[in-house]
Amino acid sequence: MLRFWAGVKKTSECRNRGRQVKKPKINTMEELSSAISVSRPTLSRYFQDPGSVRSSTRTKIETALQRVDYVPNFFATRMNRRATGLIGVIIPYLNDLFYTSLLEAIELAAIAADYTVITQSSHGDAALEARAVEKLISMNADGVIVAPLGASSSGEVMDRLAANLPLVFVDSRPAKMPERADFVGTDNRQSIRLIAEYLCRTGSAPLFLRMPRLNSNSTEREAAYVAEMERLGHEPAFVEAKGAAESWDFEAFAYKLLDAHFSQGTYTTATILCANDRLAIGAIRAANRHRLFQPASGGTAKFRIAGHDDHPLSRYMTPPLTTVSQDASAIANAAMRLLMRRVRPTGLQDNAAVEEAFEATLRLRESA
Amino acid sequence: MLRFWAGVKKTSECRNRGRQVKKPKINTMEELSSAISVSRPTLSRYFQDPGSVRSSTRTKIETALQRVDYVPNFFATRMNRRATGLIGVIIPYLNDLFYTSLLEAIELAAIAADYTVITQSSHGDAALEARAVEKLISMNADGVIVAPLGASSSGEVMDRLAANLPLVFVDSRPAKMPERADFVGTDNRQSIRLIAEYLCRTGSAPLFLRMPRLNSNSTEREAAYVAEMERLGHEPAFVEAKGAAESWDFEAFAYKLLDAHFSQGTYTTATILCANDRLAIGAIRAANRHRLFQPASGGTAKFRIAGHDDHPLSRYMTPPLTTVSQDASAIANAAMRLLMRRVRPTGLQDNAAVEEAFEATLRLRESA
DNA sequence: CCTCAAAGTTTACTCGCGTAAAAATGGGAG
DNA sequence: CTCCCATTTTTACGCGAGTAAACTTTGAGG
Repeated sequence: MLRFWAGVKKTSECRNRGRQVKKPKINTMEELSSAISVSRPTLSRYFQDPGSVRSSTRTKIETALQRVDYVPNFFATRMNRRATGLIGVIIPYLNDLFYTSLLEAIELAAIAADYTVITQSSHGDAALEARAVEKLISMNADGVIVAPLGASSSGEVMDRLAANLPLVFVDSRPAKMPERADFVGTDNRQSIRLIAEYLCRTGSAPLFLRMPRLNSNSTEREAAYVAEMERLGHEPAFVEAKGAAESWDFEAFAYKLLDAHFSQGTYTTATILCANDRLAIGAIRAANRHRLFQPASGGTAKFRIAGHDDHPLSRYMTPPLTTVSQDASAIANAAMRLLMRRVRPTGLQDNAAVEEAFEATLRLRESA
Repeated sequence: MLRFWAGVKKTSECRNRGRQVKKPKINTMEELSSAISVSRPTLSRYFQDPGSVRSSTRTKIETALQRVDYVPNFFATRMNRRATGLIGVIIPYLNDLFYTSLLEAIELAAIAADYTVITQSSHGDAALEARAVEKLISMNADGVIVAPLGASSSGEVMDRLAANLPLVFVDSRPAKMPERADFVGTDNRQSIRLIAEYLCRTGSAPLFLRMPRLNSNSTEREAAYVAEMERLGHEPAFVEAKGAAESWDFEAFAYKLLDAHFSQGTYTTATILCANDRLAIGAIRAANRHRLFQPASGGTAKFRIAGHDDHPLSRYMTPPLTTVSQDASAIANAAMRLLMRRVRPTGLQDNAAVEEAFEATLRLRESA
């Protein structure tokens, strides 16, 4: 599959592939060495740390580099080092601004720490997630940050990953938490309590709209909702969702479900707490289609919706979504910090698994 | 920076890092070879194509692989091959569902073609974009797909990239198009004509809300708007945007700008065509804040908004956004196809640069 | 049981660079 | 103008595989 040009010799000329380059192309450090008369070991040291060579030779090298086209081969340089300088990141789904926010924060932290991030998306498929794991193991990454698919993730796959590389889970826990793997996410108990308590205090007790996939956030938030309702002396209640198709298209899931309910006149004056903002976005659309946010006649509307996450577009909904904000940046930084801890072990090897949960903050807007 | 554990020898034991693994860890193909008594060259061929060895030895290898923990080293395998099997992708910004849609389509196409995708985000910063280019060159990727930042991209950087690797631009053109680089995107002339003609036919002629960054889409769509207005005999007009902060936070840009205008009573009964859907999302929020979509008294509302791209969340806006849909999947597949063409050159070397523009389709919803 | 071709094994070299050790160089302090 | 230490150069080997060539084994057909 990867074998093209079967009979072509791999000469320097061939590598240029006939392109016109202004600067002469140099392919190896050996060639560079003889071209600018600096020994290869010295060049090697220069590229790893320009400060490790005398300033006179440094300028000698650098002026030469401006006249030729040379970049050290990424693979060859990493192969022989103790650390590859790679951080693998696996996220379940690309078209989700919460995950991309997390990913962006991780990338910025990695860039600051001089690491290269290798991002792999599971595309909502456990097989692709397993494939991504294999790839990162084969690349011998220094560490891996995984936002797991959840229930559909294979426990064996994550065990294998944890056995081979330092591993930190973010956002949600895998079906079975491997030993020696850390976790950092949001304190769902606290975040749900925050929003549920607010909703109960300012209006009718909320119904809960669950997430399709039963990952750890789904079950944790549901449990937190039940606990908080009972604490406040209300009966927990869930939006009926029998036979609903479960996919990563959360907005469509919530929209279809609630549109059907509203068409039958159910939940039209309810308060609905959605397990995440993407659900809430679909729910808001359904509610607006049935004009539920518009007060019947002069009075204030009774219908309310709240979310969870503070998705980047939540504030642009109509009405703007009241929600609780996850601190994606804090989660990302904590994940990087925990990874660093395992990558370069301190004297006292405290390899015990760590769990960090960040508190969410209330974002009061107009939807509730 | 990458040198930890300075004095630790790199033994097999060390690599396991003291983790408990059920299966014995095997680090090299050499070890595997002697462990299961199959020669290393045969193993090498097996891992590149399991079908290339006799079925009896294949099962022999595969049963052995289930008893040990071994994965071929990614870097070592690629180093000596003619092709690395890597496709680099650079996108300007992660928190944008249009780009993630594109990225997802590219990844799925790459997976189908058995390539590994290396994704790099520019994070809206030309320096980071240049850094990403260097990284992909150093990894000797088989090809690169770039959605450029636009005006702030350095021409030299892209020239360097095009000189070193097969290159296809998607979505928008760089400030200066390098030779021998292909382009695939949407036919802005056609897409803008489609939506503008529709708007003129069904109501007042649209004002145009430009994108902050002046990448090629910005200028092309603006020009297309002007051309279409003139063709239809209308005066082109733009939403005033003096002194507006230019960033990748399109929704905030549009929201602030239009909220200010609406507060002054301008544009309150206009038709606004936004250069992309993210702008439209911010614009809709501003319009709703001023209740512009609600008819004054019994009559139908005159205010209208339209977008461009068919962002995944456009249909969930209130009102749902009327827009034109870019075919992200078609663009991604075309980009992969053009790349393949250069990766494995056909007999007749038609290296001429290609430009492909896909037509957009109208998505009529309720906002216009 | 023999024959031939397909498949596997041996052996050896390559890729591009990290790295260690010994020898050579070079520049500043005295 | 020496002496010495910091750098650099030489030399050589290793990383984990790809790959080529020559030789040996295997297995189906006659």
